[in-house]
Amino acid sequence: MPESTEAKKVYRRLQEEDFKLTRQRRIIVGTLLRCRDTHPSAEELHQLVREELPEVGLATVYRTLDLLERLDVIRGVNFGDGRTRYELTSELHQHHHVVCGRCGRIEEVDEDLLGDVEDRIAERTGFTILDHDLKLYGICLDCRQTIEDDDAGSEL
Amino acid sequence: MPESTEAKKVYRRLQEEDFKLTRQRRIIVGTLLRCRDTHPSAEELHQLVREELPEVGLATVYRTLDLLERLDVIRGVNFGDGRTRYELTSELHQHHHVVCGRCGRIEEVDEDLLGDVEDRIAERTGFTILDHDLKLYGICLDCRQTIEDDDAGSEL
DNA sequence: ATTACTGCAAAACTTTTGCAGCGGT
DNA sequence: ACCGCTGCAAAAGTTTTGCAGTAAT
Repeated sequence: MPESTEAKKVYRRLQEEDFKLTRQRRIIVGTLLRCRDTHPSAEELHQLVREELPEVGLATVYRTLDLLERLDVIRGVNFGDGRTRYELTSELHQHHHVVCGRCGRIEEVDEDLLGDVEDRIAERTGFTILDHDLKLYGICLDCRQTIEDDDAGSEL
Repeated sequence: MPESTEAKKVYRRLQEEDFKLTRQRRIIVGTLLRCRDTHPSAEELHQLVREELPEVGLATVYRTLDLLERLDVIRGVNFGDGRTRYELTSELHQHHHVVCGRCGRIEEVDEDLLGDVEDRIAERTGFTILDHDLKLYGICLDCRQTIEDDDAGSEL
């Protein structure tokens, strides 16, 4: 697996800030880039990383996630399932999350429609708004289909 | 402390659903109503409840929170500080949270401006949207004042 | 060579669970 | 009197930390 330009950008970022570029960090960054659409938790990421380098410890994954978060490469998001999940900040030009309450699938919606909402709230509260986080909860198309099929079955 | 009509409404709710109205549950409900604007965590709530009835166990608090959440009396919210905080659902006609990243203060904004955003996202993703959660992160007025004062001091 | 980084194990912290006894109904 | 609820303590799950050894610069 050749290393992407994106990975190299992160490596450079680490070195600029005088952090060492270890094998573990390279693999963790690579894995995060490869999982860009799955929002992995620390534990899930750890499993994937171990496929490539089995002796990596979970603590290293946590420490690296912490580091990458401080470098603003990734960002922790909480979907209320008891663990922090991570996404690349480069993805978030500005997007929202749509979570299916049945199967847990998370989709992203690239669109920022919240500019004027922010302005209005800033005015009303006196806060300086720096960021926002919008999650929408519902049922995805597949699950709705399944539910409807089940209903049809039980109605006979 | 006389029991509010609101508390009584919750008690009735519990009994309708065949749950027993224990002293612990009454006190927990009362405390939640009294803390409506603080978004307490289970542990914080437990401390407050113990002021009134010291032998209440933390597990009971968790179990009661769980029950009240299932009865849709309260709702867990995650502000990313590692513990679940709770708010009354009666408060959420539809509101958003504004969190100060410096002092942690949470303010609520009562206004729902997201109807058409929801519609657009439903159309685009195929999801049936049932609910949403908008958090805004920034710096509150007091903290900005403090920061500016500090800056002024260090500039001399 | 230096010293940041790692793996492991232990600790810390939030939340859940098992069980014997208590208390609403 | 029944059986749901409670307190306690133990367990479970996620994240953090201490430390001795390893590896990047």
